[in-house]
Amino acid sequence: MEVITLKKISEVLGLSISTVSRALKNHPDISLATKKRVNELADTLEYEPNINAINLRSKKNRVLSLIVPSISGFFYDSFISAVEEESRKNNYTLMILQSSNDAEIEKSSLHICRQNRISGLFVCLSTQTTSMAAFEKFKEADIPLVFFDKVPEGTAYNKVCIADEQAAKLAAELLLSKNKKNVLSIFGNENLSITRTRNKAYQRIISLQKDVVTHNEFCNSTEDAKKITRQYFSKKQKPDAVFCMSDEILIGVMKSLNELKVSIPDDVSVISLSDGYLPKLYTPEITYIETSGYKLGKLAFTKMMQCLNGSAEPEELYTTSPLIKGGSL
Amino acid sequence: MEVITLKKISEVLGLSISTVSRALKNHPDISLATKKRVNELADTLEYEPNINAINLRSKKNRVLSLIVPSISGFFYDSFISAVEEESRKNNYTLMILQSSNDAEIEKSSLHICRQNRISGLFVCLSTQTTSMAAFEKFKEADIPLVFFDKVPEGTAYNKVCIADEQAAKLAAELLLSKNKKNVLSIFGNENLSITRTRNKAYQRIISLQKDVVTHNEFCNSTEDAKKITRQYFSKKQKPDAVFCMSDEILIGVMKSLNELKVSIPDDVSVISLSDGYLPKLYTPEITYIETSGYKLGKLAFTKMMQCLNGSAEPEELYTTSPLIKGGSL
DNA sequence: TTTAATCCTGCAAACGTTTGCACAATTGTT
DNA sequence: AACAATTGTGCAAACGTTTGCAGGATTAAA
Repeated sequence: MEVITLKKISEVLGLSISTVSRALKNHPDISLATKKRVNELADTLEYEPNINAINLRSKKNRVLSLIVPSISGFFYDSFISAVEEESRKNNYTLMILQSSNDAEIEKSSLHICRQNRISGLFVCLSTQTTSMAAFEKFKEADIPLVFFDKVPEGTAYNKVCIADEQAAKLAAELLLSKNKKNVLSIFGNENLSITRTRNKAYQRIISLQKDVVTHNEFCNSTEDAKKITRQYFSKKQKPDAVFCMSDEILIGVMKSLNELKVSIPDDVSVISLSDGYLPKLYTPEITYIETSGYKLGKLAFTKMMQCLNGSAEPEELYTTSPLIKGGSL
Repeated sequence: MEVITLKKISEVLGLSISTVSRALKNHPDISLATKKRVNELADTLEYEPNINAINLRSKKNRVLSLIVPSISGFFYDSFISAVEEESRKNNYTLMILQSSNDAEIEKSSLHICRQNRISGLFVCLSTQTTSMAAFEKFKEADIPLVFFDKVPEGTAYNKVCIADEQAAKLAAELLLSKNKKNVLSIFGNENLSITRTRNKAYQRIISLQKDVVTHNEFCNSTEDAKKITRQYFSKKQKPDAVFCMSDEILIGVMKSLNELKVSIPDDVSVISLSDGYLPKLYTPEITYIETSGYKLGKLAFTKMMQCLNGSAEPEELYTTSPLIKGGSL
């Protein structure tokens, strides 16, 4: 199939390339009659401007990139879904790259981004990332960076985050208001800032009530969470509530509780922070504080657009996390 | 930050642009000494070739596109994950577009693909797609098309599919071998070819055993599946096994069974076709026939590469679906 | 010393757009 | 009738590569 270019159209019509170009862009210099002729021919020939030529000429590239540990998973896929939607609506192409939580792959993905001369970049840091040097290059080149979920420390970057503090606080308040006295609280990897933030906010509230016993545990996997839960529920003095910092932990907790035939909410209450998909699978549905990837994606995109249209100072933005009532509390 | 081009390097070194270009490509015409000088400068200056210029010159574009109803969900996200991995390894950029099961959006996504002059396209048809006309254009332009999951009828296209027949057959055989006599079998939307295939293969096997009662049901949502299950398990004569065609259905079935406190596997056996994530959440874990999106993604990519390297006739490929034993049967 | 072969390097065109500038043709003003 | 203003169009350069071809410099063969 022959490719249609401005040149081809100009030859057919006996016009110059520049006239055709201007006619298609509705330039005031061109007469109405000519515009009409050009547009009609372009339509029937199904002319599509060559995006590479345009990019080369304009030194721009309507491509955004998104680097994420993994596409699959409850949180990231909905985040990506939101960003894709917005990118498409705003006429940007989205390039998604997985880092597999590997600092090397992350680095080479950044290289791919530079090669592609992208216009903006969304990043969820890999758990192995230690240096921000590679990201500095983008800042120097004035390519907007928006970090999400796993974000760097400090105030040098744009970040959009789940309102970890607010969400954890809300969960703690809820547990207190329900008069729970012996709470097992399971958090993720202690080194992640997200864990620290959630843990700190949660502790501050829950420790207000002096007569509440809380057992703080940290873990690295669903399997860990499962083991911890089994341990606590094999004891004489069983917890009357379990708090889960994430979906990953919730799965492990539920596994153990079901295996031990602990009844929810009769024997124990369960509350989790979650994207929302998982809690609805259980019976009764788990009460959770929503940490929506989709919402966060929309927020991230808004920030990106601000940056692209002449940005302001780096800032840290938060989504809000509402309580979604299930039957587990 | 100044952008480095061949021209810049050539000026610094007092060489011509073409010599620099050839030196970087290790062209035999260029002397070793010159190559060394050029490469060293290019390294220190962190030269990156302008991909738009290359694409324009070569009239090629190492971009693959993937159109899918939704990024999130157990099946698609793992498919995409596999395709992204392979694309990256093979130096292709992947552009992902969501159709939201809307024929109009699908069409405009195809338009975006044409605009971007992509090299190849993976498609999972939207449920609303009626005409294949827009796809024909790609065939005419010699742009490889690989359909997956929801594929068009006929033999005109490349398709990679879950081995629906084999998987459904395997499930049926398993139920028979376990001596189940009263089986509730829930399938998805009756109009989808995937449903018809699975249903047909399943029926053929299960009907071999004359004394087995099977209740065939079709449904459109998790909610439907839940209702159907509730209905059957409110009867006197309860099924001794439930077969679920998909994750979506499994969720509904499990909801009802749990609510009715039907015990698995004591009161009833459950078997599903699944991507594998969901079955492991339940206690006991659900026995399933694996329909892996990840595997399918790898297969799709392999086919795409074949097409890109001078293709053969369109063909239909299948993954295999192994049985993964849980405790539900 | 001439001629041929070998080795390097550079010129220039091409890919498809966009856009500043020039200019021809038309119209309007004295 | 001469000149200015307006209108519509085209020329040519630029974006950053790649590559066929030509040609200069060096070395080897006659």
